[in-house]
Amino acid sequence: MRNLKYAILGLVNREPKTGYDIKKAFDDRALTNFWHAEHSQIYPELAKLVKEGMLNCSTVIQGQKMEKKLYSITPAGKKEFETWLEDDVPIERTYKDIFRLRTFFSDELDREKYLKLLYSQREQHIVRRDYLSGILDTVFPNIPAIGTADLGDYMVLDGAVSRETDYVKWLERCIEIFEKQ
Amino acid sequence: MRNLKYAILGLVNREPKTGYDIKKAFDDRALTNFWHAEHSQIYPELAKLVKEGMLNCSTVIQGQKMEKKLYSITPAGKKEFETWLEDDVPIERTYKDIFRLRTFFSDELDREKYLKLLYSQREQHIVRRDYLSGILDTVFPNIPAIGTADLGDYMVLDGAVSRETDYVKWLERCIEIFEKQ
DNA sequence: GAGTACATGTAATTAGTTACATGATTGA
DNA sequence: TCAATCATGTAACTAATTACATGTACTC
Repeated sequence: MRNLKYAILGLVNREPKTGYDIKKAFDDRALTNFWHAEHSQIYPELAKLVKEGMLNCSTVIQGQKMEKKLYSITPAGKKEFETWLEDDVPIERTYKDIFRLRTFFSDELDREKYLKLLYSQREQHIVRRDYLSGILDTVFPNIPAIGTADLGDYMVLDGAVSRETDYVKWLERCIEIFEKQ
Repeated sequence: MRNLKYAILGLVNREPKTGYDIKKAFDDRALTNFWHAEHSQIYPELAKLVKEGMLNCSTVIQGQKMEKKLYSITPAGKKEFETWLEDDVPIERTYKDIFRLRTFFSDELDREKYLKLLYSQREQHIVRRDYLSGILDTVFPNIPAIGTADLGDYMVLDGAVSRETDYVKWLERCIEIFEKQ
């Protein structure tokens, strides 16, 4: 499916970037919630995309002698990216989640031990929800205009806050079941 | 992290199973929403778990001569599984989602084309939500008792319905933004 | 007899993580 | 001068998917 390919093409399409820039983008608040890659996966993919004619690479000198490679998108790369972007694909069968896997088997665990896990997970998702929600409120007090990159940013952040909020509610329903008895 | 290992140990711990049974379990309504593996991943993992002393394997004859391998958990396997089960791990940084990735880059797409995608995704998530919700209502009219495997089943199904419901709501907020202008 | 489900494997490839490895720049 | 950040790569391994490959059992 080459999803990393398209994530990279999309980022470089916004503006030319180095591998390091791309890594930073994947670590960033909005994007890291639904996509991520390590630099060890990014650098080889960049080389591959140059070889495939999707990206151009130019070397820039930073300071005295540090070379950095700035990648920009080619017309072929842009076309490839846009074709991917409008592709209507089936939703994914599985959204893997290790805590849900534990929950599925939770009958094998003492009530107290499982409750401890539930509270810990809840706390962590609350922290993330509040963190993301804070960004949403401060960075985007208003909904950005259609056609801006900010709107994409806004929508995925809104989705992430919503997802975390729902996750916390689900955990609280689980907690309620175990606290009641 | 060997998550597949623990998913298999958990399933076999419930009762002895063949590789085929495990594959079916991964395809089933509740489990497939948050975990999945193909048989090409399952069979080698089963062999590995036998070698590691986590599972026992016995050959059973079905019909005239068809051999099937029935796996059961060893005491060591049970201990390993239970240790994993009570492990309090950090929540995952990234829940990968290709549609959210497309949304992040949606400024590069015509309003009509992106709206088409939004409606398609919405329809698909509604179908899944209603499917899962139907199972929840018919199979679990009441919340199962604590300590039963049914309760784990119920909780993850409830979580899946909730997740799909939230996803639909998020898509509808995105649609509203694009329909308004 | 035909089709579907049961049953088990391997091969080849792609995707992703962790570890190894190196060096320059910037700001306190 | 020290630490954090910038910057780029490879190696080894683990995880996952798709394709190849084969044969039996059951039900209509």
